[in-house]
Amino acid sequence: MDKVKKQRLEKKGWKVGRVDEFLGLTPEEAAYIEMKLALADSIKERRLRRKLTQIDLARMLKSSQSRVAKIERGDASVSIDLLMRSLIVLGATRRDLAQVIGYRHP
Amino acid sequence: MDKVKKQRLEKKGWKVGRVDEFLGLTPEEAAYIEMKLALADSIKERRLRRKLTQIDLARMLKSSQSRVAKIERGDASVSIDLLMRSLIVLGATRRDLAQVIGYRHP
DNA sequence: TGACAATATGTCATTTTTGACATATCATTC
DNA sequence: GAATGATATGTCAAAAATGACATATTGTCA
Repeated sequence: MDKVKKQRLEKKGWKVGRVDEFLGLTPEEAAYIEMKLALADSIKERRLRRKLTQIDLARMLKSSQSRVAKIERGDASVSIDLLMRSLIVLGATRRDLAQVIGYRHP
Repeated sequence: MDKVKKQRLEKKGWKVGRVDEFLGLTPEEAAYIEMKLALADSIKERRLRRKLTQIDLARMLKSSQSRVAKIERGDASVSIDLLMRSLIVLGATRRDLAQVIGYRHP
């Protein structure tokens, strides 16, 4: 992983430590983070496709606009639980979830 | 869903309310719970296949035996995050996770 | 430009999840 | 049936996630 990607992650709150530690990211950690980012992207995609605002989605989730913003940016303070529930309220089926998780997004 | 299944869920800490409420479980709620149970089953399956004890897995997760027990029983106090991380440390790839999530388990 | 809608960021009190521990139950082997 | 190893249950303090709020930034359209 390059420096740019590292900074992107740090910006989002991921504690990736110093560079050497970062390079030491285990495949497990990487898989976990990448999965969350894939889920986040999918949520934004679905919301936009349905022409909903973040406030709309927040209402559907009984959450807040600010949290939806964090959800879609893949902020480290957002759990997979919330990401999954977000996709589900946006109409994603288990099959859809599997699609997002299983394959690297473009 | 039948009464037996309801009791199974309540036993695990799911607040499913009274029967009428329970029958009112939305497809979203059902999908969410079933997904967690599918993940839980898969974790146990993988652990046993590798002939690990719950204590072994707990060490791999930097967690405790009791939490692993709860993980595998699909206890409501266990997050999807922890279920996912468990599968990942057991060697599951994103593709494996997708498999588990996407299809109803036997 | 300015007004506006949408999205992003930062903070924080409350709620939920967590690891740890003690203890209980179950299964196997002697 | 005692001893042992594995798994289950209950509790709790600490940590993490959450919703809410204020405020900032970014469009975008007149």
